[in-house]
Amino acid sequence: MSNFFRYDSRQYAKNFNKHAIIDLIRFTPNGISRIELARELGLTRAAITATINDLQAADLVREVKGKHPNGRKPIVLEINPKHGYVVGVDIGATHVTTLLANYSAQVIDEFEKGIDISAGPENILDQVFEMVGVLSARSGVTLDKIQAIGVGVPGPVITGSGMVSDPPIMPGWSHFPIDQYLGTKLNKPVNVANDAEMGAVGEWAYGAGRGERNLAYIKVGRGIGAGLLMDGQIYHGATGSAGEIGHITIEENGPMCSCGNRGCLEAMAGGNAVAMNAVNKLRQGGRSSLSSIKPIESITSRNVIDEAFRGDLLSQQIMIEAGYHLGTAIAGMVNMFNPGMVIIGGNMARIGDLMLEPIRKTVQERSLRLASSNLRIATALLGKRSSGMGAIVEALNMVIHQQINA
Amino acid sequence: MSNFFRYDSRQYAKNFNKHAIIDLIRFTPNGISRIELARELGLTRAAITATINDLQAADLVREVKGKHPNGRKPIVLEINPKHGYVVGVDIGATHVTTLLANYSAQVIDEFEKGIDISAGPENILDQVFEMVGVLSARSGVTLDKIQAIGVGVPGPVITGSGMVSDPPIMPGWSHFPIDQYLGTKLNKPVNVANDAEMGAVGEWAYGAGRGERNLAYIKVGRGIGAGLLMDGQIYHGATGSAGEIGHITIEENGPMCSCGNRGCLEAMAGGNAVAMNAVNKLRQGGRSSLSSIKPIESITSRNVIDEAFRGDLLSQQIMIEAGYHLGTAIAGMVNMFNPGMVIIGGNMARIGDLMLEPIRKTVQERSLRLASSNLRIATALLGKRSSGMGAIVEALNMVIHQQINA
DNA sequence: TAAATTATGTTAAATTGCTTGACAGAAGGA
DNA sequence: TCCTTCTGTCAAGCAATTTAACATAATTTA
Repeated sequence: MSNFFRYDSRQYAKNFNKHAIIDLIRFTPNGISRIELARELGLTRAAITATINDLQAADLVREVKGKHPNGRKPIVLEINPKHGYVVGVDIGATHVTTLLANYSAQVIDEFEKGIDISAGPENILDQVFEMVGVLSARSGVTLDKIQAIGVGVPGPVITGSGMVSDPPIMPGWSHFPIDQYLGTKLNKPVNVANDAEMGAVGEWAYGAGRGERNLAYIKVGRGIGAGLLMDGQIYHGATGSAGEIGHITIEENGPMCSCGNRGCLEAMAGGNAVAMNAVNKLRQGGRSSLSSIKPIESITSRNVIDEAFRGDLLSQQIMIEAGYHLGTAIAGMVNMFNPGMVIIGGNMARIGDLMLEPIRKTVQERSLRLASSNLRIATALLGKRSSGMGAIVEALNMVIHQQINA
Repeated sequence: MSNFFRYDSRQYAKNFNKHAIIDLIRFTPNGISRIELARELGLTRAAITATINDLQAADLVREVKGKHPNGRKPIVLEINPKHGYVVGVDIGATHVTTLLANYSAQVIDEFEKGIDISAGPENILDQVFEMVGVLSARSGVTLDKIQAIGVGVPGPVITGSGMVSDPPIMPGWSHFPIDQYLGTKLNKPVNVANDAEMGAVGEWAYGAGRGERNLAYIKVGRGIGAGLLMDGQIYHGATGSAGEIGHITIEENGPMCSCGNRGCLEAMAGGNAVAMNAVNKLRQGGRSSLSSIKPIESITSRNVIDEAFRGDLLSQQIMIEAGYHLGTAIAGMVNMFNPGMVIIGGNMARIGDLMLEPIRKTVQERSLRLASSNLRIATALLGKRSSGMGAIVEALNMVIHQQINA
């Protein structure tokens, strides 16, 4: 009985069931038969047959073999992967990842490149444009077969605008029309969303959060942000800044944060905080394999994560402390949102259980039983691809639903 | 183009537009004409005419006079208030309020009674049953004309169950089937929801939050809870405990809370915290009109609020401090939720601007600009009736939409 | 091996909700 | 008074669904 999307009733009122049917096909692992579609959506088999005929005529859906006990075997339907291609882009502070995928969201090719996001939107987006060209050339998928682009960016996206507003780690990008600039260059529709939101979508569609209608994806890196999926839909908030968990106050009189306040989560558990913590602990005479790095001011969070991996106790201690602070913020989020699942992603999630354990412990302690007892906390299944996969899903959403309304 | 509800596509897929039409009629102040309905919903005038004919045949809608410049005057439609009646119940820790309303949600009669919620569900619900009888007798609205009951309770309601789970201030109520017990006694459908959620609905429908698709209603009393309206719908969360803002950590090593943790919002700004604060300040030699109360341990938050109203500086100072702590929690909520409006309700909101100012200031300081710059913060327009009105709205939702699907 | 059983998928007629396009009704202004 | 402007209604047609009968494909049983 569950629905995948709760459509905006204005946008999708037209062929409501057709949209619901194609999404159920898209997001059911291993496909779905006509009769299951009928059951899930409360429609008759006849209605499904008619709709599927349309979708097959449009070449969007194809039949594959299926199995069943007793009686006639159902014909399993799936998206026709050869219908076309999309690109998912994940823009981070230091890297851009572009993924080329077919209509089944299967990744055909991947291309990652180091950047400095402060080079500004034109510079970075021109590079993205070139990367799409490289993907096309390498894979033999000509540009005209690529139908849409999804882009995740590390800042708050103003709802429906394709622009970010005052992003702390994207200097020079505020109010730049990302979707228009890239869309004009590529002559394709572009969907821009926050990277944590994209991560939530990716993990929901093909990762750890499959089937979960209420989930939060926490991206822990230099910045800390959350993408919220509520009742099966991304929740953007009134202006588009929902999920900005990085600047929640953990300690009213805690350390200064780059945003000007004190005791923000990011100032206590973000990448810079982790690095500074390491420097401070070494200065106080702490023993660690990190001390081989000179000067110690150049230590980054990446170093700490790597050394924690290799068993360095001081580095592990730092990550555990960060985990506790994260846990406090997540506990607050769990009390407010009551998600069914929390997925930890981003760079610092590489460390896995070392950080997950203090998070779980703190959340268990600091949040309501009704909320915490049915809560799953896990690391991202798609790893560093979460946001890129979400961008693919959003790109496919655009082109597939637009074809149905045509 | 705005929609009032984003219906659960399963529940309301049947007569989608009919449901949307009646809600637009219900929640548009002073009614709405056919052509406006057509414009708002993207339908033709002819389609609206047909649907309204059905609704008039069912006696749900009636025509009233309207005005317009140039051309034919539109016929304004409104809910037929005489179609029937519902009761809204607001159960608090120390009081129960029952409201009798017609189909237009106009309150016909009101009955408030002091209770002790720890007397347990049978005792309290039996009293509610009697109160409904009194309302019926006093107003002359016979019980058979009362079609449904909405109930707000001060604890987390398990989604779709009509039961609360481990409510801190409702001892003995956990997992008691409130809807069944009351529904059987009254032989009417009963809708149970959290009181803050009901407050959000009430303020959205007929209070300070009209037309706002994303709002948070904060109920500040002995406990502190929030009701969240997101994209025009109540958000319950995975298990029903969304909005439980009272036990969010404000200060990792703050004072003990009744929940066993330290530094919870409720332990720093709730009713008991305000009272304890007053006692402590008096013991330390503070001057205040509160010192006339003997013994000073018997001072309640109500006393502090009353004295703050009368101009007592120490009491005002305590309320202002509580406002700052509340502001910290609300700032975190604003960062996560990004609502368009925050409405402060509950007992402690009586004090108005005295508390609103520190809240506004803290939220402005501690939340993201994109979120805070478009945010309105106000006190509840319906006062202590917010939750009761929400219960009326929910009761009407049940009976009206059930008639449309029939 | 054939017949019975069970389940999925298809078809045609009827129904429903909506659009199209023409028209009727009700107000104000030239 | 007629014209203009706007709201509301009507009838025909269309598209999405349901109903109910039937066709098809597999397994189980006789």
